[in-house]
Amino acid sequence: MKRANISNNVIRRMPRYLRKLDDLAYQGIDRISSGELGRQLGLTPSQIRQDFSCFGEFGQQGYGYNVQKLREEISSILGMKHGFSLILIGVGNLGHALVNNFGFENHGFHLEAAFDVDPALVGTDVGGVHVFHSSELLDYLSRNKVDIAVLSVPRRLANNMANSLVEYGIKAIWNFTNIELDLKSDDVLVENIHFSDSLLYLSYYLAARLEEDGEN
Amino acid sequence: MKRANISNNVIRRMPRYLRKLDDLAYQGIDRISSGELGRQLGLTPSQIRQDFSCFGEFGQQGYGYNVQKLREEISSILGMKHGFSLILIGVGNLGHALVNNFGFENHGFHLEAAFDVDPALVGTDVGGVHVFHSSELLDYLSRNKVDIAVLSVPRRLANNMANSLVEYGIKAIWNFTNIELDLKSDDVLVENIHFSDSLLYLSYYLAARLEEDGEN
DNA sequence: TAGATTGTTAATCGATTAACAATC
DNA sequence: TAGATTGTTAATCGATTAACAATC
Repeated sequence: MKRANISNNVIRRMPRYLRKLDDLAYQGIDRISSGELGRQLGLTPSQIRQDFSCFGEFGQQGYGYNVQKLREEISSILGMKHGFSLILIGVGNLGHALVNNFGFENHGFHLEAAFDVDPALVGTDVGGVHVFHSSELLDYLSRNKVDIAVLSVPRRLANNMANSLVEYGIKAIWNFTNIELDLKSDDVLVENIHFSDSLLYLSYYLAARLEEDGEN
Repeated sequence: MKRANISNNVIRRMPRYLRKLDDLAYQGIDRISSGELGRQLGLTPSQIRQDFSCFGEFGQQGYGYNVQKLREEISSILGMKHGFSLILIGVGNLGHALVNNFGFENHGFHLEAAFDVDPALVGTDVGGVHVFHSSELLDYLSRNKVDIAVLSVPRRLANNMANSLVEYGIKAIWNFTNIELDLKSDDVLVENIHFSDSLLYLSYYLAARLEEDGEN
């Protein structure tokens, strides 16, 4: 699969396409044109065709796209066929929410283990996932291949924990701690979920609307 | 404050500036140039000056920016001075995580109430926030001004709940349900936290790296 | 076949970067 | 004053949109 020089913007849209295609498949729809897809997603047909053409030719003139086939192409582009493995670091409320509600398996991932320091949690199973003591992290990682660490520890511990993970060989971190990780290594992928950035973005437009109304 | 024609990209960067400035203030740093800020954030000085100049003139030639002043300007731009009020819809693990760990007050927001249908939760306080039964929502909203509803109900309930909220007068939704809300009204602001989109974005680059390595 | 719709090339639009006069 | 750094205008770069030949 070709993956050269594809912009972030395109990659950010791919999961949205996937969700929409799942939805269409669920509705029993088996073909769709870029025009109709554009209408449903609020994008131009041009953009959609451009996006797909970064990765190959998935459609057919005069017909459009086969929903099931396109769904599989995109899921493959996004790496879902690799079945990446994850561990969860920090089993607080957010960790529990992720284990219980996110559905890693449904999204093509395998959550293999969890780590925490709380004696009430260590040794138990949470949503089918065993909770180890954080002190067993190094040992665990030396015996198991883990693709992604999900970081949901208290923020004051976040940066040290992240650097330990990197030291132990982790190459990708899904960061929920709402701080900017400062890592010693730079070949580690980090994807942040910054709740506050998201809420403030919403807040900006609320404020803008208020001030607009006030002025008129 | 001028807010005309400012691109999403700029707005998305503002909360990051704010976080960095908080950080700098915490470190006791009281002035910074666009050059240094750019180094620390991985942006060009030009971009930073362009971004700020969308909203006003916050710096001083030969000096740079006063951290505290800039921090306040940006927090005002993002609407934090309004002290927007929120209610939480759905007090599961994720809801608990938000109440207990997010720190709405620290970010300038007021979480006023929570709603759920679980009899074990209704009537209790969670992190200082009272949990009402969801059936009291309409009544509550008719008596209280609420700016934002935080939606963290199970996904099968999400769309109906969102439309009820809109019907009851809610104008902004912070959506954690990982589905695309299909709302009847179009003057409602929706900001999504799509966990799966974020994880798949990470997954893409992991896969890309694997395939690159495989080819060499 | 005629109509529909793709993939791709070219045109446009917008965002980022560079340059620099103004000035602290 | 000399050096630093802004705010802004102009230049560049990249992303989106439009157009259309190819073809199902």
